[in-house]
Amino acid sequence: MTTAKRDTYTPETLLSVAVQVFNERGYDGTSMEHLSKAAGISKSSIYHHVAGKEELLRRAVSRALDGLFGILDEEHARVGHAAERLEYVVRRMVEVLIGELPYVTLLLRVRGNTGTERWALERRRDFDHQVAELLKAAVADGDVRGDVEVRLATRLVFGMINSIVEWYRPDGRGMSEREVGDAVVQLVFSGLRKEA
Amino acid sequence: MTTAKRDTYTPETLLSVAVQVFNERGYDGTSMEHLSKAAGISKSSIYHHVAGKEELLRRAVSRALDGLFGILDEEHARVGHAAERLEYVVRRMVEVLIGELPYVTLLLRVRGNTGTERWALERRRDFDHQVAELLKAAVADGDVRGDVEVRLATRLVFGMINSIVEWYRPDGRGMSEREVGDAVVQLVFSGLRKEA
DNA sequence: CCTTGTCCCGACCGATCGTTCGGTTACTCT
DNA sequence: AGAGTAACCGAACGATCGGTCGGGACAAGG
Repeated sequence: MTTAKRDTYTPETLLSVAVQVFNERGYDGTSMEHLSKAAGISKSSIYHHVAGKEELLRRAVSRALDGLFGILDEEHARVGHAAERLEYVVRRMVEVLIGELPYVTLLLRVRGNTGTERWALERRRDFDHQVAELLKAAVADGDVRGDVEVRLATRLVFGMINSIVEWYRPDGRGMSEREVGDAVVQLVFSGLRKEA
Repeated sequence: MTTAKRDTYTPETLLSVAVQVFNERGYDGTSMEHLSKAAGISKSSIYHHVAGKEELLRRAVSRALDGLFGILDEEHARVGHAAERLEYVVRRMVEVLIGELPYVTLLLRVRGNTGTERWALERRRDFDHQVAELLKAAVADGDVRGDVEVRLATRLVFGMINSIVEWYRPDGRGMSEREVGDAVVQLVFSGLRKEA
């Protein structure tokens, strides 16, 4: 028992409740009243743990962004052939999306109404650009088709991967993270058509 | 001049303004005050044209759903080999997404907080299921790989196509609808890998 | 001229928004 | 037992929410 000492809320445990409600109702569609009902404490008590609604959003998207940018620091994403690094990043993105599902879900739905949201959008663009560079290098190596524009292809691949948050649910007998990762890699690199 | 007679708002012209604001700020993040500023008329005047905020949402998602379901009624989507019908539907989905971009964008962001939103989600599921059946038939014909589960593949393909609303902008020298359609069909059926 | 109906407005409604505040409970440490 | 403090609460804040209301401006038709 390293952490179990008090059965009261910490900023972290409160965050996990809040993010779940945010994802169900949308950030703007969630009131502090909704959060207090879901957490089982009064509205004013929430302010004992966090500064306000927007801090909860900031903590959540930060966690998601840290997970995604962490991929790019891993060895397999930095050394080797571009095509293999790209495949590694794609597979790891699936793992992070599923591992940090509620946080990444919230990140991907941010619209840009507040300063926090605009900051999140900017960091997302950074990440996308870095993956696009990887794809561009793979094209230059001749390992990836060049007849589809790099930015367009990147966006479509991101669209496929990011859509996981719209339907993946970790409940018991669903599909495994490995199964989804395999499917994404197969479709991204080989498509639907039957191969030899 | 078939329609030009008064330069005042109709429910349709007001809708196009409202949908644009909804997409920028999110439906829940948009107040009637925001709409009145964007439309250039007072808040109360909006109620002369439409019953309320939710009717604007209903009109918008209806238009998007009509466009999508219309695809399935077209001849090329009903007769022929399943694989070819699937490719036709994929290409037409791209056309409808781009042609009705703001309306489809709004549809794809609906969360399910109100009755109207839940109805929209249900109709979307109907559409997805019908396309999944098409994919299943193509697998049975041996034209599409069977090593990726049909429901999983359908979701990933929808994810790629639907992501178009997140980045496609029709401004002047962007890419053409045809270009995007070609790229999607190439990636969906053949993937990123270089082919012969 | 006057009516009729469309289009629009400012003022206002009760409800709810995110947040603050003063005070109470309950646990920890000595 | 008593002090200190972390956790919590109900009540209330000003602002804003979606929506209502009575009436004014204006054009068309007689």
